[in-house]
Amino acid sequence: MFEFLHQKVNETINITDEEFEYAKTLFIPKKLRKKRFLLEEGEPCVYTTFVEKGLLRSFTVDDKGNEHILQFGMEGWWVADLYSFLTGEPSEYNIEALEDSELLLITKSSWDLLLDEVPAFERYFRTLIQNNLIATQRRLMGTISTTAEERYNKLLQDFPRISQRVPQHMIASYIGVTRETLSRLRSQMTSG
Amino acid sequence: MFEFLHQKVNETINITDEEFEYAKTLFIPKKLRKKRFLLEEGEPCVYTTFVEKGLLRSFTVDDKGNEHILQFGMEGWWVADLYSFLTGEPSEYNIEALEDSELLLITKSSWDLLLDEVPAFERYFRTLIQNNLIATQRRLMGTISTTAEERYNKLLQDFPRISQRVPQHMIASYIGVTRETLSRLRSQMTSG
DNA sequence: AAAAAACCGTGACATACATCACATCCATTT
DNA sequence: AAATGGATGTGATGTATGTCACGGTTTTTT
Repeated sequence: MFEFLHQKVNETINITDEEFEYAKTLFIPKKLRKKRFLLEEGEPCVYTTFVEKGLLRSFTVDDKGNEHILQFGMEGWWVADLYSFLTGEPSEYNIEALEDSELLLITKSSWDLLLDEVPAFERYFRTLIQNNLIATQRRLMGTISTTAEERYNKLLQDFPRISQRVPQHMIASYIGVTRETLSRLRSQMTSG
Repeated sequence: MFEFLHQKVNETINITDEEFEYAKTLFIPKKLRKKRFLLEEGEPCVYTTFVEKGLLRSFTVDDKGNEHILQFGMEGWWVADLYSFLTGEPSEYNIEALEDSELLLITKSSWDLLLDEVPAFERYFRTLIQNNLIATQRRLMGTISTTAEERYNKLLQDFPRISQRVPQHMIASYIGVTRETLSRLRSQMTSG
C-alpha cells in the first residue's frame, strides 16, 4: 500500500527503513469514489493528500458558477489547499475525485511531527514545493503571454493522456477559456 | 550589512548566532545600479539573491518584443530563475534593477552547503517557497478568472507603494495587459 | 430499459482587450 | 540648455474570446 509513496520519496532523498516505517504510521489510507469530494470550499483543509491511484482535481467556483481548475492530482502527486492546510483558515478550493481513487492522507500535526522527526522529509517537501512553484510560474507566464491554442498544445504535451481521462470542459477551465472556445479551437486544429 | 537578512530569517526559524555567523560567510554582497542586469536570458542563473535594499524585476521578452514580468523583488525578498539556479540550464528570465539596489548573492554550491550544515535553513527556504507558491497560485487563478481591472486593484491592494516605484507599463505587463489598456482602465477608474 | 444528467458542437452576437499610430510630457544624459 | 529616449494618454480599428441559445449524443442513474 505504501510502495508507491516509498518509491517517490526515494527519488529525491535517502531515507532509512526505520524512518519510512515511522512515516507510514502517520498516514491515513482512504478510498474516494468518482465525483465524491475530499474538500469543499469554506471548510478547513485538514489533510494534505498523496494520490496513489486515480485522479483528483482542485478547483474554485466563481460568482457566475464557472469553475476554474488549479490542479489535476494524478498518481504520485500531492493535492491540498496549501494555505488552508498551513493556517487552518477556510479553504478557497474544492477537491474532487475524477476517478475512483486511492489516497494517503496526513494531518497538519502529523506532518509537523514528520518534519521534526525526519529532517530528510523536510528536504523532500521542499523539493516537491520547489518543482511545483517552477511549474506554476511557467503556467502563469504562459497564461499571461500566450494564446489559448498554445496553452492547449502545451497541456497536451505535458500530459498526453489527459484528454482521455478528463472531459473537455475541464481542460478548457484549466487553460482558462470557455468550453465553447476550446471546442472551436479543436475543430480548427483537426481541419487545418 | 546582514541585519535585515538576520531579521527576516528569525521571523520563521530559530537560529543560533554561530549558525548565522556561518551563513554570513557564504553570501556575496553586491551593489547593482538602476537599469543594470543581474541575469540575462540564456545564461545560467548562478546566484539566488536576497534584496536588502532597492527593487528588482524578473521578466521574459517574447517574440514580438513584449515584456512579461514574473516578479518584483522588493526589500526582504528573494529573486532568481529557480529552475536555472537548481539545474544549471540556461535561464528563461532576465533580472534587472529598477532602483539602485543592495543585494546578497549566494551560489548553488554555497546554498547546498548551507542546507546541509544548518537544517533550520532548509525549513526557512521551504517556508519561503511555500508562501511563494501560494501567492503564485492565487495570481494564476486571478489571471484565469478575473478581469484586468480586478487584477489591477488586487495589485494595488497587495503592494500599495508599487505605482510610485515602477512605471505603469511594467504594472501592465505584470497583470497581463498592454500599457494602452491599463492607461484606459485608469482613466475610467478616476472618472467613475 | 427508461429517465436523467452530463457532455460536446455550433451559430449569432457582444465585448474586452490588442494593435497601430500619433502627440505630449517628463527625465536623464551630454 | 539642448537633446535624446522613456513614459503616458488617446483615437480608430481589428481580433480573440465570452455569452446565449439550441440540438444531438453519450454516459450515468434509477
